[in-house]
Amino acid sequence: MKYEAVTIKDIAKALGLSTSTVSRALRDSYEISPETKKIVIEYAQQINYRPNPIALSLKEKRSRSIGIIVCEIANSFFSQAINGIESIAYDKGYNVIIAQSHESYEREILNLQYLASRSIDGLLISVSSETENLDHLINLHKRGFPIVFFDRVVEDLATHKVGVDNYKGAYDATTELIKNGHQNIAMVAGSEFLSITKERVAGYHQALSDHHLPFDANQIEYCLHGGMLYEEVEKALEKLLYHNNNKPTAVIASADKLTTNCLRYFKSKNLQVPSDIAMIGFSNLDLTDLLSPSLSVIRQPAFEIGQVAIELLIKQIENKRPTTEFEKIILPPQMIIRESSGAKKIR
Amino acid sequence: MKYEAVTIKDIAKALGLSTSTVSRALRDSYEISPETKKIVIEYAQQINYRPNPIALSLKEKRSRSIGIIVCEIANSFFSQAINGIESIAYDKGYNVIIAQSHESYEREILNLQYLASRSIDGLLISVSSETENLDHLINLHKRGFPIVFFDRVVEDLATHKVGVDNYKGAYDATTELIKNGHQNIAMVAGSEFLSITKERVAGYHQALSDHHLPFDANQIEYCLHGGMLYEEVEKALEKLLYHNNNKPTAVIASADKLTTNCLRYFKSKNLQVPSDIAMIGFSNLDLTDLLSPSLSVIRQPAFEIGQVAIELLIKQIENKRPTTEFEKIILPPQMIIRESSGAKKIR
DNA sequence: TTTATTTATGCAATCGTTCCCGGTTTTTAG
DNA sequence: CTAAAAACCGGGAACGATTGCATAAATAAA
Repeated sequence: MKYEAVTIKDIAKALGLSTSTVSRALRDSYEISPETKKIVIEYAQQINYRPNPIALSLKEKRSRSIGIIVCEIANSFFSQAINGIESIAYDKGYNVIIAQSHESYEREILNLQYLASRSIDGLLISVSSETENLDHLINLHKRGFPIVFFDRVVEDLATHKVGVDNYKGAYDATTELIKNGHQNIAMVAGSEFLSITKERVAGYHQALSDHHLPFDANQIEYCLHGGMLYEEVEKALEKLLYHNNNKPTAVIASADKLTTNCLRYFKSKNLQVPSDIAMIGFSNLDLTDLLSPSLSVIRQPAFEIGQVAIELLIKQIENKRPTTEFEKIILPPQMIIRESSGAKKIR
Repeated sequence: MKYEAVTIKDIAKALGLSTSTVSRALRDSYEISPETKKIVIEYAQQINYRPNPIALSLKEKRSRSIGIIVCEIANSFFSQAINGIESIAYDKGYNVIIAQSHESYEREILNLQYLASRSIDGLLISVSSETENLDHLINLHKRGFPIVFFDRVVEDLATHKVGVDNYKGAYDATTELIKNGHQNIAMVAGSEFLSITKERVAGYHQALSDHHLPFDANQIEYCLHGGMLYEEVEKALEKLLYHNNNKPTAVIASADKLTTNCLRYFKSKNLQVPSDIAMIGFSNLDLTDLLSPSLSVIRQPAFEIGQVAIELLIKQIENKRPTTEFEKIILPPQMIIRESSGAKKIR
């Protein structure tokens, strides 16, 4: 189906003017007489003229669209972050093209190629949990292509980065569990490749140490797919709970999907939370208050992260000179204490 | 920042050929000798040439991007549907531009204008709950612009439509509650403007009638914002439970957000589900099994709806002749019976 | 009256790609 | 050996909009 739009030529022809005159009249140039302007603008309005953004893009060598790569949009953290991104992008006349990696390195590369071929002006990315090699991003970055990392940032690349204080989030969560009497606290962590995982593990570690509790590497299980697969989480918990010398009384889940899959496992094993096993999870679901027991969570300011990230990106895109100073913005996480992190069973 | 891409001209200049020859060589035209082709293609590969989609769009008068308007992407049904849309769109070389109406008629119109100005080739839309007047869509449609409705379809427009059998979903839910001994069943419905609401109410109505139960209009409360605002749901439930001659023992919530906000209300009032009040909700959350009691739901095949919708849209876009025959595809909902829809309290 | 200046408009190039229309050379057929 | 037919390649217009430059007319200054 053809959907013919009216162009500046149509206006020019209808009014017996040249296209340049029409163009200038519409852009309110001083070179055009008020009368001509009036005629052109009124006629344009009448036939509902809209400038063709594609023609403009070709001329200006920019598409006014930016790419987003996340693992999954059906994930509360990312959908909230995208909300934040969108809210700003629309205001500034950019549109966003969203691509999902589904936590696969291969698909991340495919997405990147696709987005690049769609001539985006910049990229917002939260890398997949499988991503270890960064050549695909480094290549673009070296050629001056604007990239901003959010949430899952990457240290080896000098770009803007926006994230949350993962160390503090995990530290606070661990401390809370310790305060409630837990001495054996396990962690179900995300992919080892991700810096956020490392930071969360470090926070957990430090909290234990600050409270004079021993750190046991066997109390941590990493999940490469970040909890996308239930089996992965199941395996991790089996190991932590049943193939472990000191069985934990509390668990920290370090990502949204990990959190829900931990709960799913506990339910399947008929383990009571928090009496059999207490837990705090990183989660941005807005349903955690409805669970029984209600879930204690570390919540990330997803919407704000998205907003800050897109603002940095647009600033960089619209900068005349190449950006040399990059910012790293760390937002505070929020701890919401509910029932699930309570005291352990009294024997 | 400038990010200079290599063009067909660069290749032509480097190889001492004309742009037309290079273009043809790359498109494997019969007019070009195998040797020339080989040289061009190899050189193009070497310098990593990518055709500029914007220039192509300008030439071909199509952008290979389609618009999506939904109320909210942070809604499991819609994020799953978008997943389905994306999975197909990417394969066929289209990208999607997502806009959110946040259930506001005004924003829906703004979004539409924005998308239209970004020269999309077609539109996938699930109208906002406030949308009563359809002029903005009718205008586009009359000019031959491809539009496909999904989920929240609109009857007064002859286009492709993809949705779920809402009537059956509500009928089944109601029947299940009746079978469990409930005689007073209320419904917390979405916006009265939406056809899906009407269909769900009709299914509910018919199920009552088929089981010789009286229909009482006071047992239905409509929520204009589809549950986006907690207060709206709170008010509806107050009315149903405390300002009603025959207090219901069960509730059907007819949308995702309504379902969760009903649960939130019951929790705040310390009402036990299902003993004080039973419930079944329309929901696509993949967490409903974890609630206590686990939630009985009517689940929509969101991913498939998205897939079917985008396939119809692309078919229409790529059709040479204007489409005259429009399809209406109705997928079956899935009822998952868990604990929340159980029997009422025995006095 | 003549020249300089302002005012208003048109021409043409540009962005990257495709494709119609020629043109030249080589091959094939008669 | 000549004419027709392939085979191969380049020039240039087109897509829609912007913009530097040229140009024309009208006005102001000398």
